[in-house]
Amino acid sequence: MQDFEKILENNNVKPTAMRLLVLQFLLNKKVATSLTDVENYFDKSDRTTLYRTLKTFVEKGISHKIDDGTGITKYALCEENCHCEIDNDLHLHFHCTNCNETICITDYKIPRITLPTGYIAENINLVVKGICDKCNKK
Amino acid sequence: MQDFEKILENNNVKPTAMRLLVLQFLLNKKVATSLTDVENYFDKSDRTTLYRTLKTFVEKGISHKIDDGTGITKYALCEENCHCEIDNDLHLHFHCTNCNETICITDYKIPRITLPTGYIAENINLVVKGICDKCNKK
DNA sequence: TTGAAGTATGCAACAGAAGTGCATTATTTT
DNA sequence: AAAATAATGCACTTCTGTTGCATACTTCAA
Ligand SMILES: [Mn+2]
Ligand SMILES: [Mn+2]
Ligand SMILES: [Zn+2]
Ligand SMILES: [Zn+2]
Repeated sequence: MQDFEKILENNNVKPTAMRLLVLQFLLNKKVATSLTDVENYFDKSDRTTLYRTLKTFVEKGISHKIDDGTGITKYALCEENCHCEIDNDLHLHFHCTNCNETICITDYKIPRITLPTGYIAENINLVVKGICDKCNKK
Repeated sequence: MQDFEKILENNNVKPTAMRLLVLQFLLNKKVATSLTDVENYFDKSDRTTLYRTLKTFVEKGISHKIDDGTGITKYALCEENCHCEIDNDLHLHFHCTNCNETICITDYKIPRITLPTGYIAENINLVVKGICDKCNKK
């Protein structure tokens, strides 16, 4: 059994052909991926299936959903041992306004946020927009 | 001349009837407001006009655009002396998953963000999701 | 004062993404 | 093999954001 087949089974997702392909695609990609990205890559397959595949991945903790402020939802595989928990797993996302790519900056965790009394934080989304290192070099 | 008429003129926006009404509406609201919110309030007026009014307000620095992760763009008036600058003016936004409202937490600025070498930050969007103080009390 | 230019508004239409319903197909279980 | 369960594919809808264009309103110079 392949590595990525295990990933699915460990997360209680049945490893269908399409799911394996999508997982592999996400694994190879270094940047966050939109439904349209996936759709364009697998032009034979149906948008709804891909949509539901990504949705399942998020629900089962295989990947996380990213709102980078472009209005287009992105997806990226979770790190090893990620539970998308507010104190340990949340990382910031960088969106490059030049190459239009969105990257998980997993090495830099989100700093501790202070809130006014009475507010309870359940989730934090931090997106930095600017120029990425690749575009910066050019 | 009214206060809000001055706000418009100070920002080089001609104070038309509709713009004054929208500005007043935003001033009275304590929470971030979507185009649809405005549209529902002024049900006589046209969606496009309101859309362009809000757009103009953002372009001229009267209000700022908020992406709270709901997929619906929100708007809120800028504070006095705000220039939406990355180091001074950016504040975090809180989205309550209970009452569904988004609030500017202007008293708590966004902490300093560290990025990997080569990345240039131009803008930062920080949204905390959870339970707001009002909903917490109930 | 009048006409031209510039600006704002209103209506219609479009684009793109997200999401739903339902029939069909595939897989698993009995 | 039949029944139950789950995944897929197609069509369609909803919603937000956006643009094009014709009309109305302002401004300003001749
Ligand atoms: Mn990420
Ligand atoms: Mn704000
Ligand atoms: Zn880039
Ligand atoms: Zn609330």
